Amino acid sequence: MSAPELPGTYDPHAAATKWSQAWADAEVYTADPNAPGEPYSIVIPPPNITGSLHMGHALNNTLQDVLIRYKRMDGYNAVWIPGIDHAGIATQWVVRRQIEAEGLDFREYGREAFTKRVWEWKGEVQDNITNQLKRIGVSCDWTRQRFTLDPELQKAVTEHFVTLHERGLIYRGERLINWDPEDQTALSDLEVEQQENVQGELFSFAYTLVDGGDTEIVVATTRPETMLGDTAVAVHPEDPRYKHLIGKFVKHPFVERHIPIVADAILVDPEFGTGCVKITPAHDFNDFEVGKRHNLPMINILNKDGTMNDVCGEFAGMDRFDARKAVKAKLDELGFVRGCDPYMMTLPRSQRSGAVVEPLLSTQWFVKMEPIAGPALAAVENGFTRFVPKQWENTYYAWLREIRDWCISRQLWWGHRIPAWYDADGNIFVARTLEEAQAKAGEGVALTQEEDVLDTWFSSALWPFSVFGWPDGGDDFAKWYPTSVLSTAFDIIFFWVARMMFAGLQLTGSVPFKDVYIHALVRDANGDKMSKTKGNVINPLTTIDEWGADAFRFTLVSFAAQGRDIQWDDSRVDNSRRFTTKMWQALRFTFMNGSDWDPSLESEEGPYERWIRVRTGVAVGKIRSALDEYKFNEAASELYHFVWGEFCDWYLELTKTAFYDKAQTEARRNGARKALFHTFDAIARLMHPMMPFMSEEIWDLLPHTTGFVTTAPYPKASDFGEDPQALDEIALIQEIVTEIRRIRGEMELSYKITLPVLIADASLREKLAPHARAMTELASAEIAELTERPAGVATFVVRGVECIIPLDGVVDIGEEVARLDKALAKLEKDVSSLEKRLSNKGFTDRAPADVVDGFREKLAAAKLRYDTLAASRARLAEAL
RNA sequence: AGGAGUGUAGCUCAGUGGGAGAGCAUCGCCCUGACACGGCGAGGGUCCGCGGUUCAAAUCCGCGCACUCCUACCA
Repeated sequence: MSAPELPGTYDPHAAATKWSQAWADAEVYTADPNAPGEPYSIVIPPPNITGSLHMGHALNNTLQDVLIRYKRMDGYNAVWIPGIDHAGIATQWVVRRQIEAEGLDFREYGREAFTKRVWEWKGEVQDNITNQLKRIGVSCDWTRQRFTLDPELQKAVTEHFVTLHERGLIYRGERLINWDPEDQTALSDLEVEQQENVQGELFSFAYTLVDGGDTEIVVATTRPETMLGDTAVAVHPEDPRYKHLIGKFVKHPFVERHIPIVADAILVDPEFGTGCVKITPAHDFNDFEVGKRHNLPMINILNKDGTMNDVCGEFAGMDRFDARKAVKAKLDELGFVRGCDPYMMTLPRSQRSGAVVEPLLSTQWFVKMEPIAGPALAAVENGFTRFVPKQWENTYYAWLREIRDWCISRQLWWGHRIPAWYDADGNIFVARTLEEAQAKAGEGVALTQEEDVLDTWFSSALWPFSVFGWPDGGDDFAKWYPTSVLSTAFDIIFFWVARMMFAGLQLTGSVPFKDVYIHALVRDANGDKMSKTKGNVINPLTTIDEWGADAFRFTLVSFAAQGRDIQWDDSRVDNSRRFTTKMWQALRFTFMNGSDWDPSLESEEGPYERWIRVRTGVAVGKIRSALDEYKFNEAASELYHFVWGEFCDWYLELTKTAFYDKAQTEARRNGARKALFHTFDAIARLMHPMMPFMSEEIWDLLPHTTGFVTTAPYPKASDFGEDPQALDEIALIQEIVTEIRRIRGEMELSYKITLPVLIADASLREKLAPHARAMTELASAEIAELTERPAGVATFVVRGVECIIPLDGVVDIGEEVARLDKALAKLEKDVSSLEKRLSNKGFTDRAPADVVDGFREKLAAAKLRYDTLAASRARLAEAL
């Protein structure tokens, strides 16, 4: 072959463009359910169509890509389904803000025009997200891309709803729900976030008894306006202060209403405040329960937009926060105020709009959770689905064990319309289609469809099977469901993972995935969570532009240790880039010395070649087992240390003994060339899941490879054989070279001076004899027989044998004595600690024999080394 | 209130029972024919604290301290 002119550095951007296109053209990631191989499937956690991808997405998708590329190369029939989520409430909020920014009124804009506009927005965002994913280098099967509002997926959602309804697991009812007055929709419990440590106030006022003269009962609240909906005052049944008042009534100061004093031991803590609690059943979750226990009227005081409604008399029409002030003023005016204290509280806010959420009595659709939570719990308990890292199981369990019914209806315009129809009398017909509903209602009955849409997660829950064609089935579904692993962030274990489990078990009878890998949170360089409001978000594309996709991915993979957050650090990316540069330089070296190589040339495999071959096999084994256990960082670390620490630092240097020694045969040189190319072959495959573009570029350049590395088999440790003798032989070279280098470093001896290394021991000299050239290349040293001991020498010990370097006139003998003293002090400590350990009878009796033997050997070696160096030091000291 | 995680070199982090590791930073020497985005060496740590189990603890157990986070409650 002709020598390729390798540029001085690797160009990650050119490679990314080139290979993305080549892979797309060759359709290498288009899966075929009928192709051979065990199934391996991943569904992407569909990003919301609310904007662009952040670092968490980049991490998650890189890790999924590592897995899918690894398995694809390893012979599995692998598919990775990409797609996006319509993200009902989040998207509606984003697009609504756009409309309002144009000075338009959202409600007047209208549902139809709005929906049309969101579809346009969806197109834009989808392109953006797809582009970002491609820049990261993901190997999704784009022909199978899905969107949660695709017709097939709508069908799945309808089937989900109808099936659960038929099983009595979905019902419609009036309950207290979380209401977002800004978005004017119901929310599930999970969509409400608690804002902690809000400085509020605890406001106290008095209710006077109807027939008690001026007897009063003092209650306190953080939401004074809710007193307009009070229908009771509760006290503890055993509280001596109020026991006699139970059953009596107090007078509402503003509205013509008499309010009973009830006894409730569950709610009331007599120690807290006055021991009296105002009860607003329609606007407080605890009060709602009290109301049910005591049959209290439930008075709704709020309009949907958060203003006070008609029952509030003079306060009607006011916003709730204005009404709060007005109610306080009025109570003050009437002389009922009994105090106002600062109070730290938590405030429930809508996850999306940020509005303060109000508990509101409302008719909504619910999923009955208790019957479906059980199987989902059992599936993990019994190991059908496994969490990695395992501790996340607890999070999953804890939530499921205290599950409450799930409010799934949303008063939004963007989402899956609920498949329920009403006739004029309000009868409900749940059906897959209008026709089916009509058939149920009877011919000629006028039906109107439910206006509400479903909670987005009600559809996302189907993702692992709806993307494969459920409920219609088909080859994809048969081949790839259930999926192999779901990779996601811990914060959506409840929202999504648990709900996919419910849905999978209910609808397909199977868990949706075998493993759930929970990845880390990416924080900024200061350890803070990245967020738009803080402005510390790092755009993955900016990072890729700066460092290249391969280095970016390698960094994420290196960071991905289980059970720990990632604190972003640019220096780590820089290090990854240096790693790619290092590999590139090694490749250049290979071509400089091996461009004429041809696989058919006769070649001889020497000990260095055998060594790197076996070491490659060891690295392969470690990287494979790391990937198998989702220990991504270990896989990256092994690759790094093998490539840099063994291949570049040692093997490359050793090949110089073939290339730069004119006495060597061509067969020997070809052996080195072959080993270089074949090691690069293995490296390209090993690194491919982590660094797809660079590995493909390397693969393409290698003279003996064909096709794409992305479809080449992943290396197996067994392909590289074993050779303990070569390992030992090279280990000896490494030991002696390191010793010589240390002395050179400490004595500041230039490499331009060849150092004689004198050894009396014939056996060691014999072992080193074949490696004379290696001594020159690696240590600039020459081994010779020690016949006469010079006066000034530096001494070191290899395998218990004394080696000396004559330093007469080069270095001050005092310096060497000092150096030896330091070494001896260290050895002395070693020896005494080892002796102490071995003299402990408990240790020698109880520890495993191989461990004890290991320490005995260490002690013997340390002693020998000590004695040898001590003798040498003594001789030197005499010469001083 | 309950639960989880974290605490190891100046910094960012590996390391789940057998003499403490990597990268960056620091300090020497070296632009040696792949690479100065590099090479060769060096220094640097009561592994948060205290107890316990064990022949042996960074690692297992208990208590405590500090920082994160999750869930629940909050008249």
